Amino acid sequence: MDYNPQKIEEKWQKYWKENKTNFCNLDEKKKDKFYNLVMFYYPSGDKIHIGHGYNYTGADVFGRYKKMVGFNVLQPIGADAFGLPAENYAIKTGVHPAQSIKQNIDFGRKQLKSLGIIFDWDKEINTSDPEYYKWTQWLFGVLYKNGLAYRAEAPVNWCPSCKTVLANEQATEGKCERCGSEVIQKNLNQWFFKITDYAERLLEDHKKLDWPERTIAMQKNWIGKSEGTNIKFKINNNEIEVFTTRIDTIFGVTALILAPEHELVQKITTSEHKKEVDNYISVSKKKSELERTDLEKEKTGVFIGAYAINPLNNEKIPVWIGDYVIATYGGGAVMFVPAHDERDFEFAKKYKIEIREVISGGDILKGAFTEYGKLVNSGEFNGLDSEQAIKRITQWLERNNLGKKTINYRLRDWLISRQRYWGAPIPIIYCDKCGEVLDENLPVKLPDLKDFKPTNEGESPLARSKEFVNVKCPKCGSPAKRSTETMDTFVCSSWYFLRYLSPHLDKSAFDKKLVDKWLPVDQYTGGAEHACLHLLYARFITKVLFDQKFIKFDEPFTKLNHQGMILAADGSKMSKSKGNVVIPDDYIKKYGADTFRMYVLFIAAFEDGGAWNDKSIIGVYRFLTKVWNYSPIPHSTKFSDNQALSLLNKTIKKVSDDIKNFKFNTAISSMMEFVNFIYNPSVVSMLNIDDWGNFLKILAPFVPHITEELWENLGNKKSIFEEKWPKYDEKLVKKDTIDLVIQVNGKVRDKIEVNADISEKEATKLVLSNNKIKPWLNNQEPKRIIFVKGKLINMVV
RNA sequence: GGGCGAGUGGCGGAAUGGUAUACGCACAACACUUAAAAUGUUGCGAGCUUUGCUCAUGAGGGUUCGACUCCCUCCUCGCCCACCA
Repeated sequence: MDYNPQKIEEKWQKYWKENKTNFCNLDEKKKDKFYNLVMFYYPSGDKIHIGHGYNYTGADVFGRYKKMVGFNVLQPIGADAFGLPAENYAIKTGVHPAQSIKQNIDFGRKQLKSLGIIFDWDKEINTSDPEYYKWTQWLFGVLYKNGLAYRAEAPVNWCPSCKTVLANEQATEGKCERCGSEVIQKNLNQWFFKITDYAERLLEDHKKLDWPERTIAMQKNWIGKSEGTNIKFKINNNEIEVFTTRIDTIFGVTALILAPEHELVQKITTSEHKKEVDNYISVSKKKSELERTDLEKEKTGVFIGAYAINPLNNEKIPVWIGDYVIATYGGGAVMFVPAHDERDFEFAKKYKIEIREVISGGDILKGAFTEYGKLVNSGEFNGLDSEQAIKRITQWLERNNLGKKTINYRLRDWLISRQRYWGAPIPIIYCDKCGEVLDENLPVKLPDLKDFKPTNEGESPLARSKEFVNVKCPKCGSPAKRSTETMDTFVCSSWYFLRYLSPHLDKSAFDKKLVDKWLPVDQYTGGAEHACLHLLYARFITKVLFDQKFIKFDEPFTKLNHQGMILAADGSKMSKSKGNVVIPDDYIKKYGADTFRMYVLFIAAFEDGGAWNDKSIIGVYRFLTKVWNYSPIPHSTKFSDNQALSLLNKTIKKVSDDIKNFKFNTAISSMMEFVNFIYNPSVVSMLNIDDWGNFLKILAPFVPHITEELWENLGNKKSIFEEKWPKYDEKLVKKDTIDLVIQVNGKVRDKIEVNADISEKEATKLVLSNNKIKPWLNNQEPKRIIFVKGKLINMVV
C-alpha cells in the first residue's frame, strides 16, 4: 500500500482524542510529573501562524519523548484572549470581540489538532472568560491589599491611534508596539504595580534559572541596576537630590540640569526667566517621545535664573532645564560635569558653560575625559584615584548628612490600567464617603457593549454603560461609581500557568494541592520577544504570590527555551502585507502533518530558526516514504545484521541526547542516515521486527501518525506512545574496529582500519611500516607522537 | 553609545580543539519507461602536473603537534536596549 498521510493522520488524531492518549493524569502517584508548557496564543488572525506551529511542534516532540521515558507529562494550551487586536477588529467590523475570539479559538484548536500536537484539551483556558478573569481581578486585589497596586499621576506613554496608555515595555523606540504610531507623553492618573520593589530579587534570582543567557542579559539590561551616590544640592530653601555614578567628579560640576517636568521648576524659576522657561516647557511637551529621544538632535536647554550650592565647595552653580533629562530616572536631575561627560561637554560648548578639569589624564580642550584617573582641583581629595575618591567622597557626604550611597534601577513600575473595553475590569469602586474601595464581589463582569470606540479624551468605552458604572459602595451602600478601566493583558498572562491545573475551579484561583505538586514549570518553550514583558511580569507575580504564601516556589519557569523565527524563502520576515506567509494547512494537505512537522524542525537549529524553502520539504517526504516501505525480518527470533544493529544503537543514543537539548535538526539527520544505511543494497543490513520497532519508537515523537500506523501494522495493539523509550546498548554503540586517522605534522595522510582499543605502541608500529606514510617521514624518526585513543595518531617530524 | 549573537559549497545547514562540508535541496549522468513523473545508482567546494597534491570555514595575525572551534585586531550582518547621568 502506498503512503497516504491524509488517511492515516485522520485515523490517529481520532484515536488519540478517543483514547486520551498522552493526556496526563493529575493525581497519578507512581510516575514523576513533568510540566511541559508552551506560551499560549493570541487568537487574533484566522490562521495559526507558522511561528506557533514551530513552537508547539518542538515542544510536542519534547513532551512525547518525556512521556515515553516515563514521565507523567502535562501539556496544556489556552488562549490569551483579551486585548487590543480583538477590540480593534470589533471597531472595524462591529463583530463583538467575544464572538470573533470564539471563532478563532475553535479554528486554532482544529489547526493544532491537524498538526498532530497533543494538548490536554480538557484543561483549556480562555483569559476573557469570566471564570478566568474573576481570578485576574482577585490577583489585582492581592497586590492592592499588600500595597503593590497604586494609583498615581505620572507622565505616561500615550498612543494617539490606539487611544490608550502603554506600559514602558510596550513603547519601544517611542513607537506603539501594536500599531507603530509615535507615542506621546501625557500626564495621567493611572494604576501601577510596584514591580520596582522586586527589582533586586528579580536580578538576584536569575541564578536559579536554566535560561538562555541572552534572555537573562536582556532582563538584566532592562532592570538596569547601577550603583552610585545620591547628593543633595540646596537651591534657596529647597533641596534637590541628584544621582550620579561619578561622585569623584563633584568638584567639576558647573551646572545642574533638571527635567522640564521636575516639580521644583515652577517654584524656583526667577521672574525674568519665566517666559522663556514656560515657552521651553510647552515646546518639549509637544514633542513626541521619538523626538525627545532622538540622539542625532542637538541637546537643548534654558537657564532658569536659580542657583544651587555645591555642598563640597559651597560654590554657586546655575540651574538649567533640558528635555534630554529623563523625569523618571535618578530624580529627574543631573549634575553637569562637562570636562568628564561627552554629552555635557557638547552642551557646555554650545551654551558657553565653564568646563573644569578635575580628573587628570585627558585633554579637556579637545573633549571630555570619561575614564577613571587621579583627582585634581578637588580640594582635600586631590591625588586620589577615582575609585578611592568615590568611596571617600560618599563617606564624607554620609557623615554630613548630605548624601548617601544609592542603587538606581531603570526598571519602572508596571502601568497596568487601560482605557479600553476588551480587558478584565479593574475591581475598584469610588465612593464619595469611603473613597477608593476594592470590590471583592467577583467577577466584575464586562457589560455587553455595542460601541467599543474609546473617546478622544481617553476615557474608557465602559463609561458608556450606566449599569456598569453606577453601583452601590460595598462598604457603606451609598451610590458610588465603578472604575471604567481594564487591565493590561499581560496581567492575565502573568499567572495562567497556575490555572491550567483546575481551569473551572470556582472557589479559588488555583488548586493549592495540585499547584504544590505540579509547579514550577519544568520546561517552558516560546518566543524570545517576551524577555522583558511576559517573562519578567510572570516572575514578579510569582514572587508576590510566594510572599503572600499562596504558593511554595518563587520562580515560575525552571527551564526556558526559545524557538527561532521561521522566515520567508527570501529571508525576510513573514507578514500578511507582504503576502509571503506560509500557512501550514497548505503543506498538510499536500504532504501530511508528519512531513510538515519534521521538515519545520529539520530546517535549522530550533533556537535559530531559518528560511522556509518550498523545494526542500520533499526530502522529508521521501524519507518518510522509505520508512513506510521498509519491511523488517518478520520473525523476531532472528537477529539483525550486526552493523545495522550497531548503527541503530548509536542512533538511539544520538536522538535521545538531541531531543533533550532541543537539537531536533541533527536528531532527524541521524535518523535519515540510519534509514539510508539499511536501504543500501551493497551491505547486508536487515533488521528484525523488534529492532525496527525500536527505530519506530525514536522516530515517533517527530512523526506520530505514520509511526502509530506502522506500529499497528507490526501487530501491536496499543499506541506506540504507551511504549517505553528504547535503551541503547553501550557495547553496540562502540565499534570493534575504527578508521584510525594518520596525520603527519597535523595533516591527514592515511586512514587504516584497526581494533578500536589499539595501543599507542601498536599504532606507531603500524604507521612506521605504512608505505603511504614512509615518504612523508623522510627517513627521519618522528620528534613527537601524539596519540588520541580510538581516533588518530599524529607524527611530528 | 552599551549588551548579545552570527559569518562554512549553488542553497538550508552539520562539526565547539582531532577525518571540514554530515543530512537535505538543487544540479548532472546513467538505469527503468513508448515518453514523462516517480523511483534507484553514481557524481557534485576550488585549482592542478589527478594512484595523488595544493588551497579553502568574512579578512589579517597569534596560541597549539593539530584551529570552523581558543586569543587579539578589523570588516559585514542580525537581535535587544539606548540622552539612564
